[in-house]
Amino acid sequence: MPEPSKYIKSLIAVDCLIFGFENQMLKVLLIKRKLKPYQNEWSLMGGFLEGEESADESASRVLKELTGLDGIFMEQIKTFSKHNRDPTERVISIVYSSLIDISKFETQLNHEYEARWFKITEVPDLLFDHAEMITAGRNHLKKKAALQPILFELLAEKFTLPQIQQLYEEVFEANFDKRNFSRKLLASKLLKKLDEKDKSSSKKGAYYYQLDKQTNHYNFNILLNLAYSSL
Amino acid sequence: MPEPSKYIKSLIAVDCLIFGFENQMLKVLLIKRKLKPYQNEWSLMGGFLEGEESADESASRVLKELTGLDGIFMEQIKTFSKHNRDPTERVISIVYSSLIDISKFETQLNHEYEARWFKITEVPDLLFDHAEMITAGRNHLKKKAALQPILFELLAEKFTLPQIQQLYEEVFEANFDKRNFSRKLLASKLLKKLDEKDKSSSKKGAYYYQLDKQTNHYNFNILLNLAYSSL
DNA sequence: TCAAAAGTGTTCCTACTACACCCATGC
DNA sequence: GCATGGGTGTAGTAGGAACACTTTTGA
Repeated sequence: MPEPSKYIKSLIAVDCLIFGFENQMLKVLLIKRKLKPYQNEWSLMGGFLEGEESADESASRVLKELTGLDGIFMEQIKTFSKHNRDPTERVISIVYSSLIDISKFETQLNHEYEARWFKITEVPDLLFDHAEMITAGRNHLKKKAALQPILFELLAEKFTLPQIQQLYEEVFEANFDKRNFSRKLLASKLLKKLDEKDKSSSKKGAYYYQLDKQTNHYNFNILLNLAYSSL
Repeated sequence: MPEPSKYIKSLIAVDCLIFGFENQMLKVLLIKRKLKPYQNEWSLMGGFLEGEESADESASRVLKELTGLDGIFMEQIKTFSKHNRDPTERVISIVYSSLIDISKFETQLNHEYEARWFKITEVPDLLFDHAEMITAGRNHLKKKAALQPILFELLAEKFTLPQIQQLYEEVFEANFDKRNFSRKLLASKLLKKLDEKDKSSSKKGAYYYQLDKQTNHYNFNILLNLAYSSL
């Protein structure tokens, strides 16, 4: 097709916002950019669309390249398109958000990349508009998590009630009463109590729970009101 | 910059999903495509990014071109990127959703385009992946409308309670009890009752209301539970 | 025995649900 | 005077919010 066109053609990037939860803190995974210019600036893990890839496919590839992980919960968040967002060349970036269980990740990390987890509250200055991307992803996560039980993606298979509560408190930037929280969560019928206890964070130990795969008609509006005020 | 690159460059389209509400029905505005091939297929109103436009700017321009309207509520919904979504050329499309007051629109319509409102339930076969775009936009609208009072964008400045209720019922595909509905809505402190009545749809007439601009701390969770079951 | 975190129950009150009748008007 | 759609009130109940003490155990 001839191109006497006023329409622009642009590189298409995907940037992956990768959330994790560790030591009671919500974290994001950042890498140090290898390309010049802007070498060594912290940024989201990203890449460009290749060949016949869709953005979804591209994002999965990029995520796998860094973390070695497949089949991760991933969702398109927003597309960034200011003409000079990347000063070197026009690039449109489609941002994805994924939630990973940090413990799975550690073992498979690709060490070609200098990757580091940052507390969400202590993110350094970032490349281009990546800070804005994190803000967008975080807001998205709040809304999503208020409606659906996705935060479990951030936890290991077994987890304790205090852990989940910490996670919700981090995500919603709020504090919940533990009696009300556990009552509501258990009322959702999503969890199965195990016999085992986690003694790593207290002497008494906290019971492990896991997602009950049987449950198909859970009551999740249960967490909605809880979270509503921070949306 | 030299391009021995495996990375693709692509045209960037914006497609505008335009919602309206008329005769108690939720509608979308579609146009007949003028370009060949696929001439005369129904599609969303769209365009390509030009020059230094961001996608937001481009979408506003496209919307204005068709409807003549400025300053309309518009929001980015999702980006579509399958490599063959447009069989003629690789095009990434960023979809926007906007809510317009049909009555304002009618007077300003650009008649270069063959545009028509379709009931949301009676959308014809559409170009490319535009049907999927409508689905995505509609789901987005539900979620958004459950959390924020945006549906008023679809109504004229003055509207009646029965009208709003119809609108909510259309959007959420649910029926609400009118006593409960009006109680909740009025409790939100969003509305100001006018002295005037709309007699167009009943003999008794229904009072007009309008948004009360004074209200800055409204209670909108009020509509959340109402809508929750259909999210 | 003490410190630290886990676990649990009750009361109050708000707010949701369900439901039915009267009102105003044009014809 | 009747048909049509608009407007309103109540009783029962479920569930949210606020609140404090006991339990377990390792050091």
